[in-house]
Amino acid sequence: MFVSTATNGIDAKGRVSVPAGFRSNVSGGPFDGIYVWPSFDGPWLEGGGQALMDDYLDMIEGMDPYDDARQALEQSIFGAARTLSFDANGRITLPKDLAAHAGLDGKATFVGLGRRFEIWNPESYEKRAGSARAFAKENKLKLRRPRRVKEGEA
Amino acid sequence: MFVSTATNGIDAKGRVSVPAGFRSNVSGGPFDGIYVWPSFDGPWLEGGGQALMDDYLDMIEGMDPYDDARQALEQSIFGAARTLSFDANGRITLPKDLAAHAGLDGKATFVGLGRRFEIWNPESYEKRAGSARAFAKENKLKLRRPRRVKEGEA
DNA sequence: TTGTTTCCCATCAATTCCCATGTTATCCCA
DNA sequence: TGGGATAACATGGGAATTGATGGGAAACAA
Repeated sequence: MFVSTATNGIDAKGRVSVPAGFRSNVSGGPFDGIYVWPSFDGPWLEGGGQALMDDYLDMIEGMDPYDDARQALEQSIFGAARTLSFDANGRITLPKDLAAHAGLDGKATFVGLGRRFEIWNPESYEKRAGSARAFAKENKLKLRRPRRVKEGEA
Repeated sequence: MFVSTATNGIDAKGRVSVPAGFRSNVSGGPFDGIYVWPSFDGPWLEGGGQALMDDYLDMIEGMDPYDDARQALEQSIFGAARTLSFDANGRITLPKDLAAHAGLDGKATFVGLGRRFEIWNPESYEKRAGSARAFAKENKLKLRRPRRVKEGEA
């Protein structure tokens, strides 16, 4: 799973190293790289590996073909996503439009969120992370253990 | 399960031995190590094995995707967590920012709490352990055996 | 050509790996 | 049950590897 946060530099060619932990998380897939698309919630990027895209595909295929939400998801995720493959040193080249959407300039912060990750402008992320911590503290009780029924545990 | 308390030294490289009982508790997972992140309740660290993180992932994925609390919890747990793998002698290397959050300097106290554990500055832990015992004494009547979830009842 | 993208190689720091050692707990046997 | 042997655990330091980054050359497109 994608965990932890790391900030790496974007060089003059638009290249940025993907954190090693993220890379190992997607290794073994059909291509050596990640999927990235602009968040439709705000100025940052969303990303994941093949497994995440497969899951989204399953979700979407389970929806009604003419569901508005389905078409929005199809267009916003599959339509907007790019496949960014790693170079020999584990870097991707960020397309300019993606960098512009997230306001990336010189540095990029990768934030692991379990099954997916986000890419932020470091300053923007700092602001958000600070308030997120306080908010998480107030809302930690919303974390409810799913009632998982184990085999034989009747 | 993580039980008992142990204090180990942190060397100049930031390495600290994880208590043997904790290590055996996470052995057999997909990677040989633990997840550690700063508590958002105070100056100590929280940790656990792969099973704990899987549970958190289930809990969080069970929340509404646009719940603000979900996003805050995602960032504060997965975004802040590190995967710390054991070296050949069962040690982890504590990143500086984590050590700073918990005020760790030279020694670290591992406190087993069942499914997860905490890492404390030894002096801070001593202070808290005293008040925790008093609190437990006052609240011992709250300890109730949980009802087991039966097959099909979930 | 001209600009862009991809590939390859070099560098430096940080991290991990490996080996050595002290110390404590456990085991075995007389 | 005492005592020695053995194994497990914690710790320290040096060497080797990995990770992030920068720049140039080659391939490609306009």
